[in-house]
Amino acid sequence: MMSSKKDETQSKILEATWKLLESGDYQSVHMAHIAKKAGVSRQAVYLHFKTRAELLNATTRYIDTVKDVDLRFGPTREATEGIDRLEKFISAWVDYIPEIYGVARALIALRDTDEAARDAWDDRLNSLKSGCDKTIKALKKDGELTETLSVSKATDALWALISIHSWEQLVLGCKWSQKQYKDYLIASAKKILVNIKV
Amino acid sequence: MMSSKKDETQSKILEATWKLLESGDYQSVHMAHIAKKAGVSRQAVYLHFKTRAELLNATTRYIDTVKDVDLRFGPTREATEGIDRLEKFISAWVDYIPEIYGVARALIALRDTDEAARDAWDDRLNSLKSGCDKTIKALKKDGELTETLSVSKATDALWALISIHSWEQLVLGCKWSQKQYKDYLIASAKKILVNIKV
DNA sequence: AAGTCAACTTTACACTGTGTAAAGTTTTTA
DNA sequence: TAAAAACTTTACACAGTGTAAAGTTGACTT
Repeated sequence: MMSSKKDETQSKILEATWKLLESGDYQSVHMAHIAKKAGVSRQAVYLHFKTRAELLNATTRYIDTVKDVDLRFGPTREATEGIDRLEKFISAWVDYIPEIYGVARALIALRDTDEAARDAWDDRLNSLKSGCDKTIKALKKDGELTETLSVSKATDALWALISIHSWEQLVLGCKWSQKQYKDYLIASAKKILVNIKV
Repeated sequence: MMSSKKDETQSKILEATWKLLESGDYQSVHMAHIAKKAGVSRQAVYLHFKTRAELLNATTRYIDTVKDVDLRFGPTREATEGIDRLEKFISAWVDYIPEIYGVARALIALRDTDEAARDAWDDRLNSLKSGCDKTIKALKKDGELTETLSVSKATDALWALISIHSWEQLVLGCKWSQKQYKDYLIASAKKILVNIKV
């Protein structure tokens, strides 16, 4: 095959980057370290990716492919009842966060200096927001959305509530368990978004 | 006076750092630039602040002094009734955010690449958290804290709820007005944290 | 089987930013 | 007016990004 060697090296670099990002030690995710971990020379990395920003971007795309993101949110879309859907949506998202956190963190870090990284990150945020939108609309349809918030405002509110920053602060910062965080988030989302019935 | 000159130089450095942080160009907040802006040599900066971390830390403290933070939170501390205190605390904090956002954003941006800035930022976060703690304890004292959360968990939750990231996302990102945000935050905090009475 | 080409390695360098060191100058204070 | 403190200048060590260029390897052509 024409470029099997090239593809192989590229994969090794992407895998190495992924592993380093996941390690949580963001300072260690530099070109020399990535190259070493991938078992190639530092210059080989530059042959495949012009800059560090480009490499990190490529890594997020690579991870999405490998993790098959769409598959995870299947149960969410299948839930027909509003509150059930809200719970499943939050649950799926909270489960997904730890898996992408390393990369997310790196992208957030690059966001300010690198336009490409910012676009990549904004893309992800918008896709999450459209998930929020569908969830809120399902609530609304069932007449279970609180009367104090419009669909638009409720979408924004849910989006902010489930942000990675919040997870970072409570799970990583305050040492909440994944379960504690999920339960808290679902309970809070219901209190804030769901209409109280008599 | 023994050290009037020293104090003067120190102030010039702190002012220069502040201005650079506020400029929004986080990349430009490095020692050489700060020195130039302050009109002193780069080494003079190191005479006053051992590391960049220390300087950024000192700058946030300096800003607090100039802005007279304690004064703002006076009404909060004077509120004796739990729920009243919660409202006043959130209100004072939300009013304060826009004033410090420039510096906050810079510190958050620098936090990822720079251990220096992270320490400075963590200091600020911890001081906010202790405010949350007092607020939650006042709620608890009045028997108005929800039974589903411990004091510790409720403190963490309030802290996450009022985070700058959340403000950034909703006010700057989703174009909520300052009033909308404040009202939403107070209403949500009550729903999440306050015991529902019969 | 020899040649070519792409992928990769090695070495070296330019550049930016942090922090240290030391010698020299100015300003303050005693 | 002499000592001490504050500040300047110059120079260096170190880490990380990105560039440049010459050399190596292996696979695919002809």
